[in-house]
Amino acid sequence: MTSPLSDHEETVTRIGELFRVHGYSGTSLSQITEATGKGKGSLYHFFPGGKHDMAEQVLAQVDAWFSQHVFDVLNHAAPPRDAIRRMFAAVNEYYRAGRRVCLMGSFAQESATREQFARRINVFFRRWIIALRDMLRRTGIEGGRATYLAEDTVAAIQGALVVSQALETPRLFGRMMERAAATLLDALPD
Amino acid sequence: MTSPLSDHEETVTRIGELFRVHGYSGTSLSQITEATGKGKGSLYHFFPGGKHDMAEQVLAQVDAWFSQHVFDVLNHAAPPRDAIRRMFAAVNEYYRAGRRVCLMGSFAQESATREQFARRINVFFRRWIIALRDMLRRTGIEGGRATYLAEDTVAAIQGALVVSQALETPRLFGRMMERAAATLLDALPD
DNA sequence: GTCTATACAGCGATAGAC
DNA sequence: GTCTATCGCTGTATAGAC
Repeated sequence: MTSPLSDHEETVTRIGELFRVHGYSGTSLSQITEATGKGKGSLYHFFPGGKHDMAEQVLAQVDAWFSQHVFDVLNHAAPPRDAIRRMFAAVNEYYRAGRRVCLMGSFAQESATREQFARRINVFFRRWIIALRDMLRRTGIEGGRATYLAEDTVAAIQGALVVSQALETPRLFGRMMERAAATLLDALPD
Repeated sequence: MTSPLSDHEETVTRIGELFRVHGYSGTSLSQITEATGKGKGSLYHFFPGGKHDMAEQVLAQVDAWFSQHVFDVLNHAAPPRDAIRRMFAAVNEYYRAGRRVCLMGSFAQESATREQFARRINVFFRRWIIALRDMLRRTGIEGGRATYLAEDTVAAIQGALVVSQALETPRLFGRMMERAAATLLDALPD
């Protein structure tokens, strides 16, 4: 299912984890050299644009993971109940049951950082909502209602991450995700 | 309704706005001196603990605003429909219809920053959820259901902030808040 | 590709005059 | 209380050898 990471992908992943902990501006190149084992020479070879370039590649990697495990599943998985179940399973896996920060959401919550990566963040959430909305419409749910179900579900996931991390009650995330899944499943036509 | 801000409160507010834009670690003391008009001497006089102290006072100010305009309303406003309506009005005002970042949420989304201010962030969300839950229970809603309605509503607000800012579609926030309010009002016993 | 050395601006914080 | 000056350090980024 998951192909082994190349050395470069592994480096990008580690940089992403630093951004999750310290934020974009709070992460220093010396932390990055330490966590990746790459010297500055190597880093600037693979990321010619420096720190900004690193974040771009990190966000691209996040986007690629969600494309494969969430968006494509919504777009192609046959039975709607399966698609919903698989989306929440992927979300739960990716966010480590609420213990892992969403980089797209975290970057979006700092205006200056958001502006630097606006396109990627915008496209990520747009694709997610549209994939979910279109899947719901294919079940026969009316267009407007499908749109707001999709918007509210994605927002519920992001909000659950914020609140469960703020309260330091990791179990909370799973319970909130069960409710969000149930809301979607209840909305499906019989 | 809102008493005029003292000079110190005004300074704290301006520092908060910088944190909203640049994040905690992304905000520098030179930006703070520029935005507040106070030199470093003055700043360290009012904030002996430096930047950490500034953030503590900013978060305390946020907490005080919500205590007055949200938590107290939920705890004391007589008719439940009024309390709900006033909570969403306050939220909409405070977050400037989705254009303003939630500092508690933003800090919570960076592990290192969250750890520095964990208690305040934790207490803020806990008080909000409990005030909402208890208000719902007083209407006769069963305890467990009141708890998850409260959790989901606060998460819906935080998620709506993340998504509406990410999509740069400010109108979206208002629509999501209308739906969250409707969900709560529908849950009230007749 | 990776290393060492280095540029130089900016960081948070402090000291001491007034 | 507020100012100016300055501390020691770290920040991102670059240069050039190998």
